[in-house]
Amino acid sequence: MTSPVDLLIAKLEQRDRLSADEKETLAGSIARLRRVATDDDIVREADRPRESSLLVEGFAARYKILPSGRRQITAIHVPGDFVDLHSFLLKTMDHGVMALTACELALVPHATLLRITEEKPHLARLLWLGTLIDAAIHREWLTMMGRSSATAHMAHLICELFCRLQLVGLTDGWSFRCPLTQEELGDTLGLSTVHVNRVLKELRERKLVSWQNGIVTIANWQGLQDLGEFSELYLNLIREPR
Amino acid sequence: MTSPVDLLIAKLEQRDRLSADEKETLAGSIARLRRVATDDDIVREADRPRESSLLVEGFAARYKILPSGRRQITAIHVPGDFVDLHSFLLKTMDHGVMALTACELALVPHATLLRITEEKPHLARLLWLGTLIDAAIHREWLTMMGRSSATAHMAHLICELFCRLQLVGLTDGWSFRCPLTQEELGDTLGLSTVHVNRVLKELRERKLVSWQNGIVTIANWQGLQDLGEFSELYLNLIREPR
DNA sequence: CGGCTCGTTGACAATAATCAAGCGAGGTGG
DNA sequence: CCACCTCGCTTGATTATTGTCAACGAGCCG
Repeated sequence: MTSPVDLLIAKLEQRDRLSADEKETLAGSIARLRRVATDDDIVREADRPRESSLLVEGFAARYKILPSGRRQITAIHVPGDFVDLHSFLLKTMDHGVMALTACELALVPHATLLRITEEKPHLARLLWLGTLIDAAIHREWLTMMGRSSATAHMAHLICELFCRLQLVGLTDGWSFRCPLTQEELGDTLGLSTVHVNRVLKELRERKLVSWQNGIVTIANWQGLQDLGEFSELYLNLIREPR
Repeated sequence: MTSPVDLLIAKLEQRDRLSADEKETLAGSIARLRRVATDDDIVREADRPRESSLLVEGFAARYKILPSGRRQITAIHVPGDFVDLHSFLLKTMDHGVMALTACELALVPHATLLRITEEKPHLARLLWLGTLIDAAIHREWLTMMGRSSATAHMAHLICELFCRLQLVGLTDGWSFRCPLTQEELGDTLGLSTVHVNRVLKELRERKLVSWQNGIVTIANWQGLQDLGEFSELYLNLIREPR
């Protein structure tokens, strides 16, 4: 009963019903598995992948490097996420994707995705939906980046990761594993490493959340949500026909 | 020969070939036209539109308002853009779209989009591609927001708008009309109005660009690109089978 | 004319970056 | 086995960037 596509199916079923045939199609679309070590690239900028990677285990991040050398992480991916489904149509990667931890990936050939768009329109719409939710998360991050304080932004990120991990069963009460270093957190939030450290200290002192040895524990969900002005609406967790 | 979908077709043809049948399908998908006055909402947060709006004339912006009241503009749309194609699958809007100028919109019923995904898979992929390019722009904005100075960010935005407007024939040499107020620019870049003004003054003094009465004129394209660390790669302007 | 909105500027304050140093855990090689 | 190294975390001092507050001018419209 445990297949590489189980978490993807779980995620899609939060948003719409899947037929048995669609589940089989997904399961059958995996051409092979791939393991990637921590800090290695899963895909590089300018690559033209011929298959897309579904994250089965581990954490990954999309990132851009500016000519000046500065790095920005534009998305954090958890198991069940397609990290580069967009390369199916964009063809050329305009950013890299790296493994934040050791990762296991299930590879779906673009030829198979093409066939899904030709023969299984409803399943294709659900894959499209996945990329639309990625974009909704981008917009939410833009909003926090542009219009909130560093502390609120961090609180918001923690709320989001908690919700997304809960969806795929990777939380344990109010705790979850989050392997980002403070440098990576800084690249995600657009902050310096030093300031990330100060922000986490503040959240700890305000008894909202603790972050130790890669384990995040939320001490006050309501307070954290309020501080981060977080509302899960943008994650589109409603099951309805699409 | 002038139809509401002409600019959309022009944009799609930059990325792939369209058959005559596909062009007809697009033209036939317009149910009606709609005019919206400056500063009015085209769609509101929490709306559940039954049709998507293709911008035929004018400028529009997607925006989010935080509980604290602060606004962030997450996308600027120009003629030929679908401003809320994502509502076809996301169903509930997680943000608003407003008219930055008087706008003319062409409305495509979601039922028609559904039919396109069922019957015209290649055309459906091109519509999907459009939303993927929106997301690529979001990622680029995130990167500039998090990792560049206010001045570089402004330079980058001007470069991007120039490229996107050139694509639909709305530039005039090195000039283009850009109706954003400094307040709206601030909400786009995550800056205060005062700082937007200072940044524009700097760009003017460095003889890179002038912005007067809603007309932007680029005086030094190379210098502006270098300052903004701009590369059009993320706009995906390559014509190939999708 | 008067009351808008938008753009402009100066003075000052808040936020976050940079620079510098030290600490502790874990790994490695002598 | 221990010295040493590296990496990630932590903190203080100082600097840079951007925000806030306040005021004023230009253009437009009723």
